[in-house]
Amino acid sequence: AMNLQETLTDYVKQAIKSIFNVELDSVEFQATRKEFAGDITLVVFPLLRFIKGNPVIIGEQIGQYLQDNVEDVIGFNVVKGFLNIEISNSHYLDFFNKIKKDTTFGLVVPKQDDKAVLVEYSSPNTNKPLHLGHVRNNLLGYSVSEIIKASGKKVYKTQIINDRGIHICKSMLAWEKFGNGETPASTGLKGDKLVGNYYVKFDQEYKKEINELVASGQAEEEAKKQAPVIIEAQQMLQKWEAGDLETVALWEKMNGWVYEGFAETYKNLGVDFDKLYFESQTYLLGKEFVAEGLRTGVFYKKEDSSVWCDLTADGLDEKIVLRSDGTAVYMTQDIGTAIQRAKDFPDVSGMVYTVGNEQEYHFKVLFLIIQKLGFEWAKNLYHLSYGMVDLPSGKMKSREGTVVDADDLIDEMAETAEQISVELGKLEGYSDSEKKELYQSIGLGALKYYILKVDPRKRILFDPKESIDFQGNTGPFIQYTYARIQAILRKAKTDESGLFDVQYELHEKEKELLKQVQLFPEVIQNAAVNYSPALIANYTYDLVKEFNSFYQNVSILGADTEDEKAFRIALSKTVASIIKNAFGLLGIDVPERM
RNA sequence: GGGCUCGUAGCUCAGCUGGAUAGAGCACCUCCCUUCUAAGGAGGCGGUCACAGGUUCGAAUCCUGUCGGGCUCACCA
Repeated sequence: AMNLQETLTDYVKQAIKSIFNVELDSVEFQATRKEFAGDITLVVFPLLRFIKGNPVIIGEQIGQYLQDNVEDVIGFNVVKGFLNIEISNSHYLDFFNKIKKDTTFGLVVPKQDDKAVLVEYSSPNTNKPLHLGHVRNNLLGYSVSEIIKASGKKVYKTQIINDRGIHICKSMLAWEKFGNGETPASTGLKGDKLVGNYYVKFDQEYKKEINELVASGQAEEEAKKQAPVIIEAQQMLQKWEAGDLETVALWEKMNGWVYEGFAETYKNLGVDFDKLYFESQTYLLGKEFVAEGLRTGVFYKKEDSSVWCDLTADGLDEKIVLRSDGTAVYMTQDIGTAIQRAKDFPDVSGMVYTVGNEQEYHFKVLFLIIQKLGFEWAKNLYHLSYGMVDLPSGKMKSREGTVVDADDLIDEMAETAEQISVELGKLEGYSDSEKKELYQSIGLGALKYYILKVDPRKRILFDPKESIDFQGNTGPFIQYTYARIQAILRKAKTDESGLFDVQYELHEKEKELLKQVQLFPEVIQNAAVNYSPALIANYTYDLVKEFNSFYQNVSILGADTEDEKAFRIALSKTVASIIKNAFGLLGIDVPERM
């Protein structure tokens, strides 16, 4: 079905052909600004390139043609070079009658045999708990996945867990050496927290040893290399790589604790994954392809037998893909992981990597290398790069204790939501567990919306002292509007299932709302193309503002006629449905009451 | 130094492929709860869109340069 703009485009082209005998490829429309009469505006200026004359007169001529030939065009006016076109109420009513029963309006269901997109996000290290930076990553990755899905593509959500390496060995060593057999069960701590504590413990002991060595006259650089704990940690890594049973068992045990902790955080955040990849299982794969690339001449070997890829012809540098001792680097593993994924999911035609912007160069190189290796899906790799989350004091640093922990943050948000709710006192009759759930979804709503409404590329300044707002352009404000509509629907007795007659006289605010509603499918497509949850968030806010303005000016349940009442209830219902779906794409719950 | 990126109201941010008098929220000031949930609504205050050039009917948006912030150019991940 053609939408209004497409229909008008055809007619405008037709008008220009018949009046000026000129054929155009495209014409430009925009929404009419509120201070002018009309609903959609044709910008005449670009036409002057092809048609000589006064823009006002050209506008008048085209406007007249449209009014004479297009049923839905009931009037027009020209201001400077802008042809404002008035659209009939019946057009909006027809549209509304078509979509009012459709609770999935705007969402496109992927076809069974369509190509899929793989989205990677989260991808943490296993030596410490998730923090605010991971929260942004998770929210972005999850939301973008949902948006792409809603735009009509199949999506696989994955992550690559960095489960091996010196970092986890540090925690393991500290647990063995400085602990007394503590477990999550014995301490009541979340597994990732416990392991994280030992990582900190390691760092403390390491620093102590360095200081001692420096005090005894050693240079600091040398002391960092010679401190006994770091040497022990390195030995542990070697034992792990050699497959030492005891070391591997400890590694499995402690990583297991971490995964349990992560699972809880993911559950609280409301994110999920279709398949997990572990670096320990894929890092060897990359080596095969490095060998393959060496054979085909994509890579070359230096004298010290390290392997490189020369990207100078592409304006980049040389990049190492295998160490001189034959061990894998970060790049090696990422090559292997990508290829493994393409094997696991043969229907995947593109991959999205949700990773911070400090790794832009890495991904530029990775994508180029995969292309050179000759994989056809390599041209559809995309680095969804986002800015850091900074504190007023600067970067988050675990050593300085300025890291904002994900679990703590979620809890604090829920507490704030509770405080505000209790003050407002609207939750009589709710059980404690229902209330708790509600505070959680409001608190998370505030947090998620706060993070997702800003352009991913921009860095976010987060001040823990200033709590995230619950008023204005926020998640709770939009949730609240949804809850209010639900209250109206609960009280409404009118049956609004019938079709609305074209004679129905649309209130100005109702028309504005319908225009906003009409945009939803386009916004989803746009957000999918731009990987931008912010577009969904800001659209939803505009819709809600429009609804609130409507709601304040007209009575819904106290409408003059049954017809009017039914229409307004149906419109409210549609707005609520869009809020729910839009927030679903952002991973935010909408409570029935708050 | 090279590359990428950001700079819009006191603060946090919108502003789609160039379009009309640059928009919201917070904060501050006025009003509106006997009315479907006031986490709301109506209005006021607040701007040299970092700066300077250029492209054109028209620039916050595109190009060049300057200044300022961030990231990055590892046999770390």
